[in-house]
Amino acid sequence: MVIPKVEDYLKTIHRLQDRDTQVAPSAIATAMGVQPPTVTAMLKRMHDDGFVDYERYQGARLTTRGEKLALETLRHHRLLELFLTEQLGYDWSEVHDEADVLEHYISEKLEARIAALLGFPTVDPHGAPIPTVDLKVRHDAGQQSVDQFDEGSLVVVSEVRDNSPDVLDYLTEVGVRLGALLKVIEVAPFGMITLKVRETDDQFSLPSETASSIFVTQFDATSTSESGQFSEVH
Amino acid sequence: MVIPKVEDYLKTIHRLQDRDTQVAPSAIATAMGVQPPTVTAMLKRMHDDGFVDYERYQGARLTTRGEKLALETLRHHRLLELFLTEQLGYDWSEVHDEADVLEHYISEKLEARIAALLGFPTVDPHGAPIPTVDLKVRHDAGQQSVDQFDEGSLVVVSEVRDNSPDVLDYLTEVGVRLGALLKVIEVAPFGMITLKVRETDDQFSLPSETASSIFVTQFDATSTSESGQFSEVH
DNA sequence: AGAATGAATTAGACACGTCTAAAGAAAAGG
DNA sequence: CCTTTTCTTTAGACGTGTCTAATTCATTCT
Repeated sequence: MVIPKVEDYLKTIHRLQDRDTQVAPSAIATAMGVQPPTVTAMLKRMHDDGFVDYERYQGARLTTRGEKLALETLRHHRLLELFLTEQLGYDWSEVHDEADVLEHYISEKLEARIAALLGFPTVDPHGAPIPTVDLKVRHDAGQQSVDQFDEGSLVVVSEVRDNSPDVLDYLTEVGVRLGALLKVIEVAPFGMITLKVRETDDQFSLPSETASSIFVTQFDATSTSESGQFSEVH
Repeated sequence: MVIPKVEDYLKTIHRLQDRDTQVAPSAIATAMGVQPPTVTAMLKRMHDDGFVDYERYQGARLTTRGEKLALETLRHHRLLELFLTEQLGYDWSEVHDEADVLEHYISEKLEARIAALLGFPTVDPHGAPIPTVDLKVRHDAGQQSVDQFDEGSLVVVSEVRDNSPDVLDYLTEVGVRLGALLKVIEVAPFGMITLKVRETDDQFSLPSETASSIFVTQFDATSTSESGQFSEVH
């Protein structure tokens, strides 16, 4: 009933709840930017409202109901991000904060209109899957973060899991966008990775922390890719 | 700092504050659907925050700061209404509630993008003026509510000040939309007015309460109207 | 196992926005 | 002008969401 705040907590728990582990209150507190007692209080109420399984000192886990609301919110978020880029001229670095607010306030009707206008899209501007209207999420099984590849690998950018405008602007500047073809030049042991963008021949380095948020698939010249201009391999 | 609720109160006070009269707390309470003590408490805080002039038992009046925020919110509201009709396929009867929520949450950047996409519009889907980016409101001096006209008058619909979806749907059904040409058939003394829509020849009656929310201008065949199909007078 | 450490919870507070019940001020009516 | 009515305010409460300080629980280390 408290919609916006509860949705934020549910989104956070959903994100932290990789597989069926219990999520620690401290992790939620850090992710939400609040103090631990605030989390305890919220978990109690969300448990009373049936959004999470929670017993003291046992951490929290989404119920079916909680997961449903988390995914509904995530669908709103990603549809809005795409809407802002496609229809309002936003850059992918600008959409997160705006969508993070609006996701709580658009009606189901508006959600449906936006989805229809965009042609029932499946991925947002960062390459993340948009939950379907019945809240299924299709994970891209083939992708891995770019730091998992060997030097010399040729890869295609499929998703960037970083909301920081600065990082996204930097990536845009060096030519890293969805569908871009990258070559892994060097993977240094001290946490630095050097990449080259095929299109521009720009070469640049990233801390592996950032590289781990760039997801790619092995380049396959025979695959049906829209990046036709990259099909001649270096 | 409390943005959404304060904006709602400021919008209400702005609407009630016809000319420079003090607005009575009871009027605000009725309009906002809350109890009088709630209004007293809010007025105190809004006064402390500089949004209204308020002293006990004296009613409230917007300060320059309060009016600015009210008009900013009104601009958001009307831009959103137009955006929803123009871009998302909403009907004029559907936009009010959605805009009433979203108006509090769109950023200045999004406001600007929407305004640009719509070509810097001056009126919303109900014909109400959209405050400009520097928050000036151009009132249509020529318009009057349709119940002010004599029988036989030929008028053009310029604004409908009613948010009820039922009323708006009914008006759509009988052909009353912005720019429609109406003839005043009968003004009954017991509060009923009968109109005929020029385009469809549909004739219908309205309680004068509803008629008083339909604003029109005297039809002038020489005026630069887009309703060219109505130029042959009955 | 007992002690130290760290995480989680309880206790108590506060601002917001709302309520009901009661008291006080202003306006209207005789 | 005094009384009655109506409007407004005060008093006290509650749920939400947050905090700090203190306590309790769980875990880890010697």
